[in-house]
Amino acid sequence: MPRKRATIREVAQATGLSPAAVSYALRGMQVSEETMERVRAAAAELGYEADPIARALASGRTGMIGLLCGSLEDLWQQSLAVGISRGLREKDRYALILDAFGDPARERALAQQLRDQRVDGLIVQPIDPAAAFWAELCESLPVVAIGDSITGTAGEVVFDNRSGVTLALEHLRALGHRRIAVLTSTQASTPDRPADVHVTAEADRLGLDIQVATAPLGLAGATAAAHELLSGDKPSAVFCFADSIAYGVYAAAQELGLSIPGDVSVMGYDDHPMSGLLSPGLTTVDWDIAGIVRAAVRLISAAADGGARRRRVMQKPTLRERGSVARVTEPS
Amino acid sequence: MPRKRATIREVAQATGLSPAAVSYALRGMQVSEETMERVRAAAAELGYEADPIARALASGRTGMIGLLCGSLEDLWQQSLAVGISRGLREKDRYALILDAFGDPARERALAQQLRDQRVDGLIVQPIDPAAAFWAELCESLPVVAIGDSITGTAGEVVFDNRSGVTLALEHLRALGHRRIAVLTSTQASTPDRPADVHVTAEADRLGLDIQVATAPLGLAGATAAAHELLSGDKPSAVFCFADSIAYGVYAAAQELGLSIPGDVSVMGYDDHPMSGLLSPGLTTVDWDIAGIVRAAVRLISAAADGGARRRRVMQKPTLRERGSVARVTEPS
DNA sequence: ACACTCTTGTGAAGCGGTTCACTGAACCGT
DNA sequence: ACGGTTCAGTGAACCGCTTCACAAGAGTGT
Repeated sequence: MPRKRATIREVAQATGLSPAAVSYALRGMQVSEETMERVRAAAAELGYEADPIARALASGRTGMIGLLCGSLEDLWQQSLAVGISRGLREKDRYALILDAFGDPARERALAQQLRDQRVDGLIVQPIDPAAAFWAELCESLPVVAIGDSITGTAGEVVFDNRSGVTLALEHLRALGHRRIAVLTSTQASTPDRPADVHVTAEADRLGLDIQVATAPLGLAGATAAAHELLSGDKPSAVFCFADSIAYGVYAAAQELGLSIPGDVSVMGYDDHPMSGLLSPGLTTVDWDIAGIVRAAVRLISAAADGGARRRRVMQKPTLRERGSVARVTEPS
Repeated sequence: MPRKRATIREVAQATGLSPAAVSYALRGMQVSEETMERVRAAAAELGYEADPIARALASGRTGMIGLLCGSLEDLWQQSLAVGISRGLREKDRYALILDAFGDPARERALAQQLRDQRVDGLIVQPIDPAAAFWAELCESLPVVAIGDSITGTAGEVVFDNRSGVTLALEHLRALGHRRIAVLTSTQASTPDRPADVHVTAEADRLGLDIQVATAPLGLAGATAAAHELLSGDKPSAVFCFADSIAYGVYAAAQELGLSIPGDVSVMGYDDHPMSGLLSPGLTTVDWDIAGIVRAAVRLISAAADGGARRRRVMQKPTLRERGSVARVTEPS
């Protein structure tokens, strides 16, 4: 059995100081340079390291940042989570990653559990940004929202979805598409997600014939939804609200023997690393995931460290044209 | 400002019991049915929920399972992490996911940090399964290893890499390949990873001409490595030690204008969901990720709950043939 | 020499639970 | 009626660290 870990009292004893002094010394406050050195030496000697749990209980701070994802089925959200986790590590913080499975009720429950865990801050990709509990939550800990805006957050990285949707739909329109299916994820149990609203507005403006369908989470779900969509009287293009969903369309097209973009054009929304590898490459709206990660990490770190300035970073999309959208020859 | 959370003492006061009794009651021990009900009611009334941090300090248990990944750059490991995280949630546990970035030193540091965090158990995909610190760690908390075997673990889900390698190399050989490049990840800072050893052994047995190269982590790294590999006197096939790496080969082939499998055959090792979507589909060795997730979650739950039986689950691979390996016509 | 502030360091009270050792009452067979 | 078990519940000591209020000594200006 490995020797029990050293406690702060043992270090105190070893240096002839009080535990309080040791506690201060190790955090570089209130003590002379000289004792600081002495304490450090003794701590190293004993292999002492402060117990994070006890520290958390006493100080109310944990060094952890909660990361609440809408659904990790989505590959892009996976990338985001990995990136954020990594970014936080560089700031000496852990990420506690939780997955709401696209379920708003679960999102609420998990958010509250994270608060109880005393995370120092919360990064969230809200499924239901309009839900009431966010306001309450924001009062008890710094929250950074990614994607959609939540009132009361300590910071936000919002996507200019209006521009993103415009970019996508104008591109499709420019190439002659008029009848377009929009495939969004079922995670919109909240039917009026801001992004979805933009779709109908823009479609109206551009005179497009839009048909919105939702796909269950995950590749299999997206494939099934796409299969159904493409089996009937199919549109000339499918605009997917996540590259992950577009992958499902590729799979369905394969099953049905349809060629992309010959028989149907596909447009994504994310730019996941894999999108460039498909053939044809997926034309998509690029949200600069690295920039989002950086911004989110910066915002939450600042907020958790007490820097209270409430900031909002607006993320602008760009069109990443590959080969999955073709020009329509005869009007559909 | 939201009212401070109720503490156990308030519940005690409300019910006229001692804090100890409340503590017992809420965990369903040592008290009569009747008081249990009373306590539950009062707790609900006050919105009381035990503080996880205080609980952890007092009891030494947190409900968290650490998940230490070799490198989350690898998409397959991402899937694994998400799956495990989800599986643990179903058992009322959190996963604390950490990423060693393919660095053995970091792996050691993180493992120790997780122990300090008082995780109830640790699931690890070891980068360096032979490292000495594992033994010590295994004594202070239950560890489940995935992939390679570690001595002293509470459970293991090991991959029969010998079979996996055999499957892959025999397949390539059967189709006429003799000169084969093996692309492994740089995460093998420990040069003699078990899996790598099998490669040379099997190559010998099958009379293959093997050339081993390592790729840096991530798609970009793999692409660069593959680019170099395919620029010179190229082999007839590339066997990648992860589907992620194979994706890099696809990218490099695209850059170089090489066709797969016309100019070069590619073989993966994982079966990531995206592998079926590429064209041609990636022929790979399938490790049944769902099964691995189930096994790992089962093992760690059992171990963390005190079920001390040390079990070892051997994962068998199957060949998933798609279209990225062609028959060689003239001997290379 | 005086009142004053600054710097270092101390003691003790928490943080919010869990758990161990123990007590009184009820129940048992005889 | 009596020792011996159970059962339900209590008190107090932790778990290991932080932090508040305060004290002793050193330094300062007049």
